[in-house]
Amino acid sequence: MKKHAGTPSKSKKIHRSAAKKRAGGEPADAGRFYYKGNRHKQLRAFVSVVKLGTLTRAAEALFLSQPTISLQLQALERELGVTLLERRRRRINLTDAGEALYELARPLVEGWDTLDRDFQARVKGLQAGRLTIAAGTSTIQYLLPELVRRYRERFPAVQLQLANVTGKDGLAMLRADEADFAVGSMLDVPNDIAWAPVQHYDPMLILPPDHPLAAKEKITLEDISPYGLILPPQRLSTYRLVDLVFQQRQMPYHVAIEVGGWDVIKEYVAMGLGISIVTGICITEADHARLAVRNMKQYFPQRSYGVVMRKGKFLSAEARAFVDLIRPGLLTHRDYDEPGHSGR
Amino acid sequence: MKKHAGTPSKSKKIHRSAAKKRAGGEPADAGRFYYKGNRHKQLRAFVSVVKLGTLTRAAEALFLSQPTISLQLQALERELGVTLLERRRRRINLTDAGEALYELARPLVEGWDTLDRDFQARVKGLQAGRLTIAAGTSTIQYLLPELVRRYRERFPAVQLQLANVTGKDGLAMLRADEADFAVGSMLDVPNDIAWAPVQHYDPMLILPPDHPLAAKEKITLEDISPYGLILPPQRLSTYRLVDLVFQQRQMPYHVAIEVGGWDVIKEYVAMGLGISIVTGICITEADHARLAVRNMKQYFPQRSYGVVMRKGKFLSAEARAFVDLIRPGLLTHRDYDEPGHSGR
DNA sequence: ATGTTTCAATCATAAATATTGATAAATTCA
DNA sequence: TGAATTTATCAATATTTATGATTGAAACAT
Repeated sequence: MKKHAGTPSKSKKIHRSAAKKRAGGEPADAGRFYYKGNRHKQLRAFVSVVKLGTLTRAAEALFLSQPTISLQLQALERELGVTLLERRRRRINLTDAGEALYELARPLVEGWDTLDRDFQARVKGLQAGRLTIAAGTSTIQYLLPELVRRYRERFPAVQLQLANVTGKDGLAMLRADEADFAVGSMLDVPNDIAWAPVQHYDPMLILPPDHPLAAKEKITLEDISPYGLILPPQRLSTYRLVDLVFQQRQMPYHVAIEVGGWDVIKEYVAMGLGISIVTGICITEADHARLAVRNMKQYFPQRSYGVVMRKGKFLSAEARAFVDLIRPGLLTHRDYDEPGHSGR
Repeated sequence: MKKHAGTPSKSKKIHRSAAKKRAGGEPADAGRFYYKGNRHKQLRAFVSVVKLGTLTRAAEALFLSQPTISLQLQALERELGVTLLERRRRRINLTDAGEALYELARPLVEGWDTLDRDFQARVKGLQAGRLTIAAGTSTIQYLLPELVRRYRERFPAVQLQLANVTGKDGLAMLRADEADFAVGSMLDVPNDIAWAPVQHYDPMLILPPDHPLAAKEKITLEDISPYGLILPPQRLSTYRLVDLVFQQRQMPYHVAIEVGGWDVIKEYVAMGLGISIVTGICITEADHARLAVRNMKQYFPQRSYGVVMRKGKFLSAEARAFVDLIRPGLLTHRDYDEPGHSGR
């Protein structure tokens, strides 16, 4: 191999490589980046060392011998001209430069590591694997079915587990690595959690079609106030939200029935047992036949549903494929469109 | 080199690599990914070929000979087990699989290509280079100064060019590659442009302190209607926005003075020549002394300011460093925080 | 302290791999 | 058809990468 970095060539190229033909075209911008050695392997070693704490363990993880890692690190430091690790004590220590490099390199290395599987997934579909998604009942019932259908169509070999959990349990599953990610609504986002809202739904007032209020076009909070509400259990966010809004407006209200499950609530409302405020997510076309529906977005905030992940967790190919169905641009990045305003 | 991929080792390892020590620990999850050959170089070749259209040109760009590229491509296709390119005619053609791979690989290859420079930038600061940002006057005057200060502090060697342009010209500069990116507000985003809003400002009504309306706490559109407005030129979005809102509400209004520059407008208002509706961006602390200010967000939409880029363009290290100042997570990705709601 | 264990660095050597020049074959263009 | 351009093939060679053996240091246990 000619040392092609820096010294394009000596002999008159037959395969006209680089050196030639740099006259009429663009201002010699190409070839700005030479690749010394194999930065790729070096950085994989580096990232692995940082993750695992010692060269020896990194070597194990990468199926290499320890001297290899040592040499790669040295080459990396030499070529970058900085010290990355303090090899003090029994555990390595990142220098500031090392910290910076790790931050830059980790996503690349990880992206690289999963590229093959990602690609096979795209081309042939995933051949095996399992995906666990944590989600609330309403999400599973109304938001996910279509996505699950498309996912199963594309990746029939993947075992799909939908864990029906409420907020707290969902977060616990994420933290315990028992779920790849969660889908749902979040009122407040903990520090270690990343939330990417995708779908937005307006709050809806539902009433029996023969209810006195159903005649009115615009229904205000005052109008609602006298009637008994059917709401989900207090621990769920919808209840808390409704309560909050009425409290803030100092409007009296009373809960006639407290019962779990949007279907049940809709059924009860249709039967004339009360009225309710639900998220737009659970209003289907069919419901308009048996229920009167009014948008309440001027009084209650929108509910946003989205993907919930543990920060820093690297998603499996299976998980990434699903997230990509939910929202194409989210993981590939390079798509800076304004989020929000998708549903509604 | 022992074929370390797949066949961990034959002899009893001294440097205890992979094979050993897989008993008590985790369930042999490590080492799921082997690296055949040098996928890295193969993919760089592939991406380059796709970009440049022929193997020969790709070889030039990478300072390699043409056979090298040919072989790398073949190895890639063989190892992935798919055909990526149709080598028909004089120009290569991507297969579907090739398309998919290109999409997955390009960000990685590009990230890789600039990693070294990015790193040097982080560690030593950028040693040279030039950065051209297109922005409107108000952006340059109110939004950018602090950012520019911080950028110059960190990267004093970079030549910073701020092109003071209005919307159309800014887009033209982006498309002509005369600007690295633009910063500003966008009402509608063309298809080839990516916009990432970062800062959001409420619309503000400004009046002279002794104006009759200044006594009122809540000021409505009706209140404003009789008074003469001072607005920026019609071609600017603020004018169009104000006009639109009054039109929609079928509210009469009249423009007393049309004049460019927020500073001038503020000055005129302070002098009692009229009232105006401006973006919150240009209201500083000092202005509260000479102007009465009212938030008009219930009538006029928020204005969002953000980073405008040409889709697909890969930013220079200089540009990335700046964007990173504007909004840390935007480019590094891996940070799925809800955008929006930052300013105000 | 002293012996043991764990870890990283060094080095010569072995092996894999990448790159190349030469050349052939195919395609496009005039 | 002939010139030009492009890709594929191949054997030879240059280069990189990985390894085993070994050493010296630090941490740990007693």
